[in-house]
Amino acid sequence: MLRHYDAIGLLRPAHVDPATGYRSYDAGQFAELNRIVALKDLGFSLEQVRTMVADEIGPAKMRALLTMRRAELESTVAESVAKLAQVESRLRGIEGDSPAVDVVIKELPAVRLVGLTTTAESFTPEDIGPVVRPLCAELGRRLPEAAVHPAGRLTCLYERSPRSEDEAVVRATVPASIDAEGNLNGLEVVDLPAVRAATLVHRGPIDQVLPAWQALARWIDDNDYRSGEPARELYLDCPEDPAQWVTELQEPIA
Amino acid sequence: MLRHYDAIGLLRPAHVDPATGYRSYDAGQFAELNRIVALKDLGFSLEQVRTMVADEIGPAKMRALLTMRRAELESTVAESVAKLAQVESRLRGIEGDSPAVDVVIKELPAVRLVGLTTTAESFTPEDIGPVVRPLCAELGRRLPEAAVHPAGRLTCLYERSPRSEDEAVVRATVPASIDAEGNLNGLEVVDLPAVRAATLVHRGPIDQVLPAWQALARWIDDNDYRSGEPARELYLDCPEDPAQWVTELQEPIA
DNA sequence: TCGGATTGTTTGCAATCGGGGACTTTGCCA
DNA sequence: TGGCAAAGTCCCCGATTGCAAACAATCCGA
Repeated sequence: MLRHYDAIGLLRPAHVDPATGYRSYDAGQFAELNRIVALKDLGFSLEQVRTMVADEIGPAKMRALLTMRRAELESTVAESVAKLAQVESRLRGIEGDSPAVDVVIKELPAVRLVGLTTTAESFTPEDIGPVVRPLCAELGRRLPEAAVHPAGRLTCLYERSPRSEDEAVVRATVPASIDAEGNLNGLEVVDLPAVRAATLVHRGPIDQVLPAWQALARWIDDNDYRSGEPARELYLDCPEDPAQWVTELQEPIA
Repeated sequence: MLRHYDAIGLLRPAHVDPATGYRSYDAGQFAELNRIVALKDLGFSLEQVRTMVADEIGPAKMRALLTMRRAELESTVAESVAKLAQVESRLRGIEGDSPAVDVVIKELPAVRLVGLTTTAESFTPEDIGPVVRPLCAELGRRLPEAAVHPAGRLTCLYERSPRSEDEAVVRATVPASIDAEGNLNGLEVVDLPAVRAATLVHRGPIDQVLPAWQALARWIDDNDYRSGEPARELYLDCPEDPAQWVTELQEPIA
């Protein structure tokens, strides 16, 4: 450790024997080393410690550094506590024999989507399914007509209707980089802001997606997040065999 | 990231173009990647993640790993909270204009000491000082007589007397590797167990050591430790000029 | 003289990130 | 359909952090 500190110029020996290269330190340097170790143990990097001990920093600067470090430590604690909640949620999952769900939190960038909107009576698959399929088909027809080039995957958006608690607003969209909002053959432009979302990959038939949505909702609840809107369904791979479909579910969280 | 995972064999692309070397992944691997990221975000190392996803681990093993991880996270949280307390203690120190104290926690190994014991009326410097000085002088005379070779620095030990709350048991000792307890010219052998101690380096005259001891006690209190016994004073450098003395104070903590 | 301490140097750890130079693909315009 | 530029990808290498361990050589005390 002392060799390392010597090498990076943090604590040079008071005396180095020119013949043998042996380092010797005097008692005053023991106090200096103690200071270095004390600061390092607070979690400061050696680089920061160097500025503190070498530049004989003033109390104002010192307070700024300590305040910064406090904020870092607070976020470290929050992060660890969140991970702890996830680990415990997973442990409960194992005890209850429910299959593990691999939820990943990601930052979704802001995106402009183009598509069609309709409503469904409720969020149950029986009401959603018959509405979404023709909507997607219609979108598939209208996109070439409007000369819109999709810049990504087919994405369905779901949110609660402002009119009724049960009713669902359903959109079938694709990402597209459209500037003007001219004649788009009846297509709407939807701008989604950048959000943090909990995501889950579902493999299997799309009509069995409900349990996955429920698992995602449970996970969000378990980990003390609150869910936002709109929820998104991305169809990543849609081969002939519906059992091979791969869908990503994304639910904004706060 | 994907290149890295390919290199370490964690997630190999489903297909690599032999001509260009371009990697391609299929939709199923997206689910696998999600699983990897989910586990990694829990804080597992990639090595651990590999055993989990590659060896298709059973629920029992999985529970063991999660439990281990939970323990790690709990100690991380405890550690961060402790550091936070230290940072805040330092911030308070700056606000109150009290000089920063560079307390370092170390593990002290078990050690065998040889020396002399006496008592003092109280822990105040007026009572301690006149007792310690002659005791150390006497030790200096008796060590050569008993043919004991010191293996370290002069160390004073202080603890409360079992007879009275105020009374202090004072020892002047040096570390020595003595096997038998034969004739040691009246010297006692004291065995100290390995302990964790809060330590502080004091620079200056030994009769001004009291504020340093008080600062150390305050630090221990501030950081939610409890102090133990015996407290130790190590004289690291004792030149002619008493103002240049360097002393390390060590107080066991729990 | 022998064993232990110390020297400088090098490598390793974890999980990427970023730069450099060489290719490949994509998109757009004519 | 050709051509060209921009963007993406390839591999390799170096940097990050704070040491610890291994290595061969030297040095010191008993």
